[in-house]
Amino acid sequence: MKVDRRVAKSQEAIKKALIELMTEKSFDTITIQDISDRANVNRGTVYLHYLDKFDLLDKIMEEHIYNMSNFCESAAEMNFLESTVHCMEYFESNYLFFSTMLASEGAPYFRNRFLQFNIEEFRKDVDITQGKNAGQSEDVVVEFVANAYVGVVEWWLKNGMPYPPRAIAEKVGELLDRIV
Amino acid sequence: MKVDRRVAKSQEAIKKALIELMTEKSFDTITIQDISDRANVNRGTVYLHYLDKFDLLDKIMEEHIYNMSNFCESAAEMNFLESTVHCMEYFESNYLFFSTMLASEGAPYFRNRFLQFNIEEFRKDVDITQGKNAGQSEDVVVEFVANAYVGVVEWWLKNGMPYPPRAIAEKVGELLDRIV
DNA sequence: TGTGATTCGTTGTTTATTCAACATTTTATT
DNA sequence: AATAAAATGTTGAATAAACAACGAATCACA
Repeated sequence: MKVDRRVAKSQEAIKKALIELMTEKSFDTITIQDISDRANVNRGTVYLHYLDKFDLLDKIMEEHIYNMSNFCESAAEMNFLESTVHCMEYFESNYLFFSTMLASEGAPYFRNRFLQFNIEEFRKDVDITQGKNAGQSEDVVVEFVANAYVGVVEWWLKNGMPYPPRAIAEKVGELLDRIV
Repeated sequence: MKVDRRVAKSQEAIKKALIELMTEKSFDTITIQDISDRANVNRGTVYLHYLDKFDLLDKIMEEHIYNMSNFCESAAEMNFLESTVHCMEYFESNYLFFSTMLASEGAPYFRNRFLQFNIEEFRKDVDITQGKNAGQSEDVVVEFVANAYVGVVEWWLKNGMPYPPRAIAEKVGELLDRIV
């Protein structure tokens, strides 16, 4: 079933408003009033869709994780390098969101959520029954590689993407290849 | 009385949509369907506010004429040069609208409307009872100067504003000074 | 500590927008 | 010229959003 156009527009405006505000001030100083003002929406409309600003932030994060997941799965038939390039391009095209969410100290929520997602993803790829990780601990390898990956992405975004997506993908890809 | 937020948002989206579409194709090939799609608004909403696309275009034009008028009157206490600079800056900041409306062959409406407005404005300044235009025909002087002014503005916008507002204002101002 | 201001979360009512449907008209294609 | 496809202009019912109002909670600061 498709959502009403009004619902979609209101929610888009509200989500965009929060992201924007988070680039300007700390999350806990942001009020619902601020958000509805910026979104050009009645204050009650925010409560119509979200419990509070934390719920709103949660929904935004989940949606981005979900989109990112789909986007990267759509690259499943590609080889490893191409799929990494694909993901970096996703980060690039959603730069405002990711840089805000990773940079903002007020939102360690997202970094954790993002890390958890990547842990699950890498877990699918790690094989400790054979190959270079035979005999290793799955948890250790997975934590190791996920933290490394997230850290680099974080650095890349915080520093204004000093390399183009393909270049960073190649560098990261080469390192990931040594682990998983 | 202030307008409902929904009304304002819908109308803004619809007006923006038409301007955008006019940069892409001729006015008469644009349908109400196109406009509502681009504005992300139900087709019925367009009819709720406007009779048809001509009425919509009329309202857009009138609104811009009105805004421009206010903006330039707000410069009434300035000297001649400064007020001309002010007007050029208005054109610059509404470049999308004016260049579209003046460039688009499908909209000779606006050029005429714009010209008429300027004729009325210059008529206030022309004095045939004394000074350099003593004995002249008011209609002739007014038509002369308004057409000249509109022509230059049109040229300036169509050619991507090759001079900054102040520079073009100085050049035009010097010429206007010789007439009125 | 107290007091005024702001935000909160909720409510009831009003209103604008959506959506689907329809017959009609215009436009495009064969 | 005939036919299909798309746009028109209009309905009625459903619904999301706006708005104003409220007491309660929180914040600012004297």
